[in-house]
Amino acid sequence: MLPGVNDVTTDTQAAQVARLYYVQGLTTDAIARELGLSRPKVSRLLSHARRTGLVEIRIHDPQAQPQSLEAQLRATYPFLTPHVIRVPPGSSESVWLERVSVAAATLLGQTLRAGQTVGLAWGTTLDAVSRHLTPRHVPDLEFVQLNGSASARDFMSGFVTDTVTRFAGNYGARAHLFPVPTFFDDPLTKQAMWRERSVRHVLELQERADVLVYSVGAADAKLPSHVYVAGYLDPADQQTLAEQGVAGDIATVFYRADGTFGGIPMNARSSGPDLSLIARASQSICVVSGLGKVGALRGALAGGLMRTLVVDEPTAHALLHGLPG
Amino acid sequence: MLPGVNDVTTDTQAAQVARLYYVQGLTTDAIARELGLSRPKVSRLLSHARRTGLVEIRIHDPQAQPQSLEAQLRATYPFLTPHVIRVPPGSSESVWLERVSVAAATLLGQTLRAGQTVGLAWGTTLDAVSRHLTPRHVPDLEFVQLNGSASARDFMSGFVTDTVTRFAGNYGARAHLFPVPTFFDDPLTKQAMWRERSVRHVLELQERADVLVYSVGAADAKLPSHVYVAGYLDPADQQTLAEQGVAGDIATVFYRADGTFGGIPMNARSSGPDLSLIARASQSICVVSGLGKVGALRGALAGGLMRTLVVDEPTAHALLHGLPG
DNA sequence: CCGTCCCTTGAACGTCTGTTCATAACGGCT
DNA sequence: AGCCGTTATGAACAGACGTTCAAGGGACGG
Repeated sequence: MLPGVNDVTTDTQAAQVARLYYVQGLTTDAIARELGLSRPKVSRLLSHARRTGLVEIRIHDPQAQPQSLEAQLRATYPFLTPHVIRVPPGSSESVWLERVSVAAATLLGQTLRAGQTVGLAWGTTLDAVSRHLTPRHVPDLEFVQLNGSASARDFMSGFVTDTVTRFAGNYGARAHLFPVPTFFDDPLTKQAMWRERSVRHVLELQERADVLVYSVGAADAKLPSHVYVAGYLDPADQQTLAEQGVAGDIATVFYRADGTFGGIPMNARSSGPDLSLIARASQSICVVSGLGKVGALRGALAGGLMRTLVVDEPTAHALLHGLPG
Repeated sequence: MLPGVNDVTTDTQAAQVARLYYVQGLTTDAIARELGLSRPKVSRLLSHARRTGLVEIRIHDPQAQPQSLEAQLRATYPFLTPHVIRVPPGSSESVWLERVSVAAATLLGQTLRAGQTVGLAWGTTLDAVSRHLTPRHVPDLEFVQLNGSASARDFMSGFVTDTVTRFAGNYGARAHLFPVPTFFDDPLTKQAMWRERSVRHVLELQERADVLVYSVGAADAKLPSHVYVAGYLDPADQQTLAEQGVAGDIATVFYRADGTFGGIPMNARSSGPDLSLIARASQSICVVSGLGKVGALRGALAGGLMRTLVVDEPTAHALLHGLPG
C-alpha cells in the first residue's frame, strides 16, 4: 500500500472496531476475540480510526459562566464568537500556540461543509494549525490562498506552499495557490498583475469564499510573525509602518489600532485582500496566540475584522484587562 | 444536589476536562496536575461528560463494501438506509437485541433535531432502545405515542409509560401519552373515542411527526413481541389473524406478507395509526432483532414501511438468504 | 451539641491500553 | 530462484485508566 492512499479494507475494519469500541463499549480484548484478531491489531486499528478522522469526537459546551472571559469578550464585541483556550499556568508561549492550534484545527473540522470555498492566509500560526488537522473528506471543498507567497527573498521555499497543501490534502480539497510576490516593489506592477487572468481567477475565488482563516500579525510578537522576520519588509518599510500607527496585519494587509485601514500606502503594494473582504465575510476564523499579538488583536477587533476568534487564555486576559505588571 | 438536576459547575468542569482529554490529547494525570484535581476526580468528570452526552462520538463509515449485507439490502429495497449490526458468532438473541438497541439509540441521538416531533411505538425492542439512549438536550422536541397502552388486561402497568417517558426525559422533551386501549373490543367505541378532542390532539401530533420509531411485531419471535404475550389478543383473535395471512404488525396495526394492510378487520379495532402514515413518513426508523421477526420484517419491507432499518446481522442474512438449515 | 446519614474525596488496586521489539511474511529486483 | 528492503504480526512490558474502599466533611434532625 502506498502511503497516503487509504486502504478501504483497513478503513472498513477500523470503522467496525471503532463502532464496537465507542458505540457498544467493548474492550479491545473482547473485540479481538470477536473478530479473530490480536489485541495489538485492534489497538492499532483504533488509532488508525482516530488519526484518520473516522472517529469524530465533539464536545458540547454548556453555556459559559457569565464571568468567563468568553462572556466578557462577547459583551465587548457583540459580533464575535470567542473560543478562549486554557493553558497550564506558567507555561511558555510555544505551549499556548500548540494548544490554540489544536483547538483551531478541531473547530475548523467541525465548521467546514461540502461545497465551500475557504480563504487561507499563511504564517507561523496557520502552519501550526495545519499540523493538527483531523483528516476528513469534505466533498467539493476548495482552498484559496489569500496573499502571495512567491517572494524574491523567500529563502524558506516551500513553507507557505506546504501549509496550504496540508490544509487541502487533509480535507481532500483542491488548493489554489497564489504565486505572486507577497509585497510588490512597485504598486503599478501589482495593478498590472491584477489584470492577469490567472490572478483574477484567484481573486474571484477569494471574493466568494465562505470561510476565511487567518491570524493577525504583529511586529513585536515573541514568536514573531513570519512576515516580519523573513525579510519581506526592509527597515525603511518597517519604520514607515510604525510612523503611520499600524497595529497589525491580516494576510499582510495592514490596519491601525482603531481597526481602520484606508490610506496606508504599503497596502497598495501588498498582495493580500482589501480588509473589507475580511470585514464582510460571514464566517471568518481568526487564530491568535501570544501576548505580543494583543495590540494587533485589539485593533482587528475594533475594526470588526473577524467573526470567530480562537485565542489562548492569557492573551485574551491581557486584551481585556491589560498586560500584567 | 438533587438527582436529575444537572449541576452547571460540574458540567463546566467536565467539559473543560473533556476538551483537554479529547481535543488536546492530555492524560488524566496531566489534566489533574493542570487543574489541581486528583486523578480519580478527573476520571469521574470524564465519565460524567460521556454519560451525560457532553461528549459526542460518531463514527463516519467509509462506503460499504459492495458484497456487504447493507449493500445488498440497499439494492433490494432502494428506498432503504440499512444499518446491519454485527454480533459475536454463536451469541444468543438477547445479545443481538442488546447490540441492536445500543446502535439504534446512538443513531437516534444523531438524527433528532430541534423542533421535531417523534412518533414512538412501544414494546420489548423499544424498551431495550430506551435503556441505551445518550442523554442530550434537544430544544422543542416532542414525543407522541403511536398506539394506545391503556388496556383492561394490562397487568404490566407502567411498562409502556416508562419507555415513552424515558425517551422524552433523555432529550428534555415533552411526552404525549396515548391513554386509550391498545385494542378496542368494539370498533364503534374506537370511532367514538377518535372524535374526542384529547384523542384528536394526539392523532394530529402523529400526523405531523417528523420521525417515527418502531419495531415490527411477529407472533413467532423467540423473544416474543410484548403484544402477543401480554394477553392483548385472545386465541380467537390470533387464529383470525393467521387465517388472513398476517405477517406482522407495526404499532399493533397488522399487515400481510406482501406489505398490504387493507381490509384486515382487526385493524379497525387497533389504536395504532393507519400504516399509510408509516409508509408516507419522510424519516422512519425501524429497529428489528431476532430471527423470529424475519417474516414480519420481509413483509414490512415489501410494503415500504420504513426508510431506515437497524437490524442485527444474522437476521439481515436470514432475510436475504433464508434461514439456515 | 451531638449523632446520623449521605455525599465527596483520594490512596491503592487490578485491569485495560498503547508501544516496543524480535520475528515472520511479503514483494520487488537482479 | 535467491537476495534484500519493507511491512505486518503478536508476545511482553510499562504506563494509563476506572473502580473500590476507607476516611473525611457537610447537612439535617433530634
